[in-house]
Amino acid sequence: MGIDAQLNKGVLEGCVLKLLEREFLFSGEIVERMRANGFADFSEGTLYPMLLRLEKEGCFEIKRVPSPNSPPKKYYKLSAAGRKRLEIFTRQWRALAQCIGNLFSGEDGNA
Amino acid sequence: MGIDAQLNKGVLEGCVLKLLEREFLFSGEIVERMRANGFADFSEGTLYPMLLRLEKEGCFEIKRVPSPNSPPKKYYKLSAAGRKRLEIFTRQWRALAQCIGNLFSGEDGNA
DNA sequence: GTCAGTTCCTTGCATAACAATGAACTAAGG
DNA sequence: CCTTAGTTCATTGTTATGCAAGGAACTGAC
Repeated sequence: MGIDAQLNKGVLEGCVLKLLEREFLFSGEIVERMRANGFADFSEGTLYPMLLRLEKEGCFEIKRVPSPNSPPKKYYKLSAAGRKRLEIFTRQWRALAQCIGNLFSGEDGNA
Repeated sequence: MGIDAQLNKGVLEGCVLKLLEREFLFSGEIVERMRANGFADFSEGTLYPMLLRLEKEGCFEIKRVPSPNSPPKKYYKLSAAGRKRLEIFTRQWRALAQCIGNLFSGEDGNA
């Protein structure tokens, strides 16, 4: 099996999933949290397609809340499917981090 | 600045650069080492475009060695530019790993 | 009804990962 | 000399993420 190569690209998705594990958040809050956590350039152009993709796969519980100065805000939180996906990401990330850790600290990749 | 988003895709490249830091290796050996290090599905279809890309950017010192049963083997090892690129990757990887580490262990991303 | 502010969404481009395929070089056998 | 087999090198095309840019929709103020 090895590392799912898709993981190489899916890091941002994994982090967003993590943010929505226990809390309802809407887009503005997600962007804010991501930036505060070191993903300084994280943008809505990345977020919205991601949210729609995950929504289509049933990863969210969604709540629409009227807003005083805008269209209703769309709040997201993980569903059971979403938690499963987060779990898979977490496993994959640990595996990847270990592979790279091995390669970079010590034996230079010799078997 | 934050994390270079390109890093999300460039993990395999970083690992290949690491393998070639101090040693001349040709394609077959690179694939073998990558697989032995946990990237079990690593393939030549990924490797060759990567090597050509990096070669164009001057990241390699290259040695061609005749082979008894094939076209001459092409051995790669990092040039000064290659080592610089590896260094950048290493920094970026550490930053990314720390961001994710923060997010996943403990405070759930609250600021 | 128009305007400003905020939120939501779509479109299009760049690039890495990867499968699939083919070209090039050598040695061996007919 | 031609073909075949084995190995290495390279190209093409598809898919998916990241992201910039731009647009649509809803609300309150004037």
